[in-house]
Amino acid sequence: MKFEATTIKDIAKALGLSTSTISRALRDSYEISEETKKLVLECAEKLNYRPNPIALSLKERRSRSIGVIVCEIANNFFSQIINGIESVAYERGYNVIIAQSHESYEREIMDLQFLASRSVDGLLISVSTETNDINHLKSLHDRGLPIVFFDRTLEGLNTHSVIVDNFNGAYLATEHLIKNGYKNIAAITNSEFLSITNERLAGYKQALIDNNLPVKNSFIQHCFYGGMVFSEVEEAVNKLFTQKQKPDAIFATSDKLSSGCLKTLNRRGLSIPNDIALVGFSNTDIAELLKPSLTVIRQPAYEMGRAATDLLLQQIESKRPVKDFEKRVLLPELIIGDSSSPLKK
Amino acid sequence: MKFEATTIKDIAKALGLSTSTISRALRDSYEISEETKKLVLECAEKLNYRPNPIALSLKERRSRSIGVIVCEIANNFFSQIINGIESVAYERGYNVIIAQSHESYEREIMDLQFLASRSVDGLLISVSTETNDINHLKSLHDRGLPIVFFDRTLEGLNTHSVIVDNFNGAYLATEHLIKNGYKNIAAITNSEFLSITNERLAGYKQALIDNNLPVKNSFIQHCFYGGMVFSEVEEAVNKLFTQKQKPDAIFATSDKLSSGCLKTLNRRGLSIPNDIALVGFSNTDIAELLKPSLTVIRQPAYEMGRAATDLLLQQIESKRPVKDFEKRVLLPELIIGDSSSPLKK
DNA sequence: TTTTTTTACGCAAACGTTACCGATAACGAT
DNA sequence: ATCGTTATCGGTAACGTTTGCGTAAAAAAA
Repeated sequence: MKFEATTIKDIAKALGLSTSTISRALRDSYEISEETKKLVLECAEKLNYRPNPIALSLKERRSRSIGVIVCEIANNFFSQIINGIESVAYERGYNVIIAQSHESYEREIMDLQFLASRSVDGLLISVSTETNDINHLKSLHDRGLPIVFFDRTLEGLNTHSVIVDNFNGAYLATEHLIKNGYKNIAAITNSEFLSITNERLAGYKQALIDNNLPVKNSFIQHCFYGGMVFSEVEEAVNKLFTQKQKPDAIFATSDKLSSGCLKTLNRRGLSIPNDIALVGFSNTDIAELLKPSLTVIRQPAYEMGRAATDLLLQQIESKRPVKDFEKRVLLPELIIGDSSSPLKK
Repeated sequence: MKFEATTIKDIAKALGLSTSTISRALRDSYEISEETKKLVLECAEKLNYRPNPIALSLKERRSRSIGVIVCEIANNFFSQIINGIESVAYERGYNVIIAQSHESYEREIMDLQFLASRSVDGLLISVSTETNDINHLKSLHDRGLPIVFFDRTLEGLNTHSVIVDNFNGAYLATEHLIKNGYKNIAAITNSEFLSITNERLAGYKQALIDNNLPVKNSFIQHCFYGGMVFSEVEEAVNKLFTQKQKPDAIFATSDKLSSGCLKTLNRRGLSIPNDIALVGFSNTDIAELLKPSLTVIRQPAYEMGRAATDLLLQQIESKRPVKDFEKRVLLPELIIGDSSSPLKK
């Protein structure tokens, strides 16, 4: 089952020239006569010559491919990011090799080894929920592998990163609820390991404080796997409702958590927003079609993918070692639906 | 910005042996003494040796990577498929390189060239909506590149393919509507070029015929870009409602068309299913949270990705040319929601 | 002891490409 | 006629790895 491509040698043989001449002719070198060039070009065309990228990679010691590690491909937010990544990579002639961590630290390490062993020129990573150290990344990074974080970052590594203004997004969401009359706003959020969790919680808390509302820890529920297991969300909601003071609104800090909350609340027969309001981080394109239409904080996922890839390729192609690392912050957007309509007394 | 990995030469130099000895020792060859092997293994471990996959690829003339072409990554159905593809590829040590056609024939050709020039060992493809010939695939296929079609197939190429039973899915959907009392069932569907379109339409028509209902061409609306542009869907719905006999139900044959229809109907202020019922092909995981909860035909996308990859790798790794090609057909599932509740007189 | 076999390793070519270093010829200048 | 230029091309090493062939030394057989 092989697939014999024509090589530079075939052209050389066909024309009775040497391989070096062919190589130079194809690269339009000044030391090759115009006639020879034309001859070579024609022959290459005829034999349908395509340079072998693997041989080039071996020679140039670069693969022109970048690795991407995300927790899950089949997730609106991440697939939109990958779309952005692919678009930039395609424009610049790079491969995108994708691996999933499934929110597992162990799997993330294996992905990393796999991608490194495939000699990618650089890495884009949004760490798993279980990841709380940088040891696995550090060794590769120290040996010169360019790495760019997106969405979820880690401290301690000198790299570019692209995130959304999570603080601001959460602040917007919480403030919106407060302005609409809600006073007992609970938060259902991800693992406390994740950078995004703390940034979003900080925004949530600040909005409460700025509006003279108390921050209650019992109103903050963490879902370690971010709603990947539905029961997790169900439990979190249950815990909120078994308290003396029940919340009148929920702020869910991720896509899966938002839909999980909605499902749980629907199943409990609660009317949204009459019984309880809901605002969530979400990148689904059908938020407005939900029952009720969901107020969401939407992240510029596509742009995030583009920005991260741009930074990575910039670093890969830079002649001299990059010393100044950039933290690019994108702005999320509040899209108002019916799930957070003004509270009726 | 390079990244100096240790090679077999470094080990050879460190141990005062030849590269061939190292190579053989690492591959546990019988012609290397146990002591030397141990020495080499230890040294390799110490220097953190990893075989260079590019050099191997050049030697073995295989890249251990497969190409995937889909129209759009950021689409539930396709991202679930890619999830399946990645899972099998990862298990078997292959890279997955992804390219998007954005439903453009021209772009599909460029993707194809790109992937071929990156010397993938095989190709998984779901053709674009604009694609209605196999010329671009044929030359590669003839030169020995294994290709497996999934979801959307083309005639004329001797390959494996994995599809869902589109006829059956559409039949189920239509029959379900008929059983619930609907008699004027319209279909909003994709480009007539696509295999899935015709298969699904055939199922729709057969269900009508089997239940003694007329098949009306005016009730069949094609959306060339499958709902990628919203206005397309809006127009299609408009056309249905400007007819003398208006439909009492709509069958939408894709994910984007379903949500597009729902959006259009909502905007028109129509009540579903009272004014008009809706059933759609969709792989969203929040169909039950929609307003109203959507009756859908769900395709086993993850399994489709797995099956297609399995067939492809099987062919890639086969010693002798594969002659028997398989058409694997997976079964879709009808998930009943409120958007098609029994018609009240 | 001599011959044969076995063991254990090195040499060099090959995969496809590029780039350094020469080589050859034509040509004008000296 | 000799030399230096210039133009145009070839030889070969190198990227990292595997592998067929060769061979020295050691072991076994004669």
